[in-house]
Amino acid sequence: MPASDPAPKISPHRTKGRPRSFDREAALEQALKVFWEKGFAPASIAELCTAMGINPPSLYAAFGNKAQLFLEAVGHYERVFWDETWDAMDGEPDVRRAITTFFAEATAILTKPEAPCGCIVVLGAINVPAEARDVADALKALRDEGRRLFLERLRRGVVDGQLPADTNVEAVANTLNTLLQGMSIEASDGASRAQLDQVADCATALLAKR
Amino acid sequence: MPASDPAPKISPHRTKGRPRSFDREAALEQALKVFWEKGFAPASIAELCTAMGINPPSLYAAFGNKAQLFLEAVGHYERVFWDETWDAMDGEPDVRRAITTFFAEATAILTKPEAPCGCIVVLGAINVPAEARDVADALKALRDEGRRLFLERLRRGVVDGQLPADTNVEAVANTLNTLLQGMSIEASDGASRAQLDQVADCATALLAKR
DNA sequence: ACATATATGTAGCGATCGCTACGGAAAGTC
DNA sequence: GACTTTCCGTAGCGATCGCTACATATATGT
Repeated sequence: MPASDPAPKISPHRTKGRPRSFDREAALEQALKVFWEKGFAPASIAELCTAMGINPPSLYAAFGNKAQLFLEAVGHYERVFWDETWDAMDGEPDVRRAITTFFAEATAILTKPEAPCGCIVVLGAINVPAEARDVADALKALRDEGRRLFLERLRRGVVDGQLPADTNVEAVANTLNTLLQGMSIEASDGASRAQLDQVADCATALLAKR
Repeated sequence: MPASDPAPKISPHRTKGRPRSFDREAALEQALKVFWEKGFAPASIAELCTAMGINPPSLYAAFGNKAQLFLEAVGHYERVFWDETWDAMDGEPDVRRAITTFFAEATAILTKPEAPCGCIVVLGAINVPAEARDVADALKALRDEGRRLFLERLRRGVVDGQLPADTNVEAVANTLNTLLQGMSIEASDGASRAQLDQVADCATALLAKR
C-alpha cells in the first residue's frame, strides 16, 4: 500500500509542536505484522515498539493504547487483504461463481507465504485476558459481518433465480462463515494451499445444482 | 481443609510420607474448567489454585507445571466429552448416519450450557506465548487426529459401497474437520444450538447421494 | 527572541506472571 | 519415641507485563 506522497510521507501537521518523527502508517503495518504472527495478548508492547522502531511513549501518543493499536491494525488488515475480495463477491453476478471465487481468493490470502497464516480477525483475539473483552467483542462483530455478507449474497442469488427458492440461505451462510473460520485455524496449523483448496471446493459444492 | 472422605476417594499411597490431602482428579476437573473458560495463557496459576482448592506447591508437586496440567486436563476433557462420540462414529455401520450423528452430538457438546462453549482442543492453545510452543503443538496433533478419523471413516464408507468410488475422501475429511473447528469458534461466539445444527446439516449434505 | 505545544528517549512505576525456598505438619518405619 | 519421607501453607523470588513521569528536543505562533 504505497501512499505515494511525493511530499512528506510523514503526515503533515497543522498545529504547533514537535512533529512526529516516524511514519504512522508504516509503524501501523509493522504492528500488524507482530499482532498477526503472535495474536493480541502475546504481542508485548516492547516487541511492538522494536518492530515499529519507536519507544512506548510515541506508541501511546500516536495510537492510544495496545487495544486501540490492535484494532486499528486489524482495520488496516481488513482493508488491505479482504475488502477487495468481499467486494468482488458482491460484484460477480452469478452467485455460484461469486462464492467459488471468494473461497479461492480466501485460500490464497490465508496461505500467503509472505504473511503469517490465518486471519487475524478470526485468531487474533482468542484467549485474551478478561480485561480485553472489548477487543474480543470487536473482532466477534467483524466475524459476524462475514456471515451477514454471505447471507445477503445468497439471498440475492435466490431472488435472481440462480438458487432454488427453498434454499436454506441462513444455514448455508452460517456454514460458509464457519468454514471460513475453520480455514484460518487450518492455515495457522500449516495447512497447504492444496489442502485449503479442497475445503474451498467443498464449500462451493454446498450450492451445487440439484 | 476437611477431607471428609469416608472411604478414601483420594488415591491410596503405598510409600511413606504425608498423604495428599486433596482429590487429584477432582482438582484436575476444576483446572479443566478454568482452562476451558479462559484458555491456556490467560488462566493464571493463582486462579487455577483457587479453583482447585490448593496452593501452588501442591499443584506443582501433583501435576508438574502449568503446561503439563493443561495437557492432562485436555486429555481428561477428550476422554469425558469426545471419546464416546468418536467411537460411535466408528460403530455406526452406515457412513452417512455416522457422520450425521457425530455432528449432531458435536453441536450438543459444543453448546452445552453448563460447560464453557467451544472445544478446548481447538481454542485452548491459540495465541500462546512462544515459550509454550510445545503445548500448541500437542493440541495441533490432536486436531489432526480428527481429520484422520474422518478420513478413515469415509474410506470405509467407500469400501462398503455406501459412498461413490470416486468420492474425494481426503477433501471431504478435510472439510468436515475444518467445519468442526469453525464450529468451536462459533460456539465460543455464542452461537445457538439451532445455528450450529444448521451447520451440522450442511456438513452431512456434503455426503448427499448423487 | 520568546512562549506555547507536541514528540522524543530514558528510566522506572505498580501489578502480575510462573514458579519455588522454606519450615512445619502428617503419614509410614523401626 | 526418633527417623524418614512426602505434602502442606506462607511468603516471596526474578522476570515480564502495560503503561507513564520526567526532562529534553523540535516544531509553530507572535
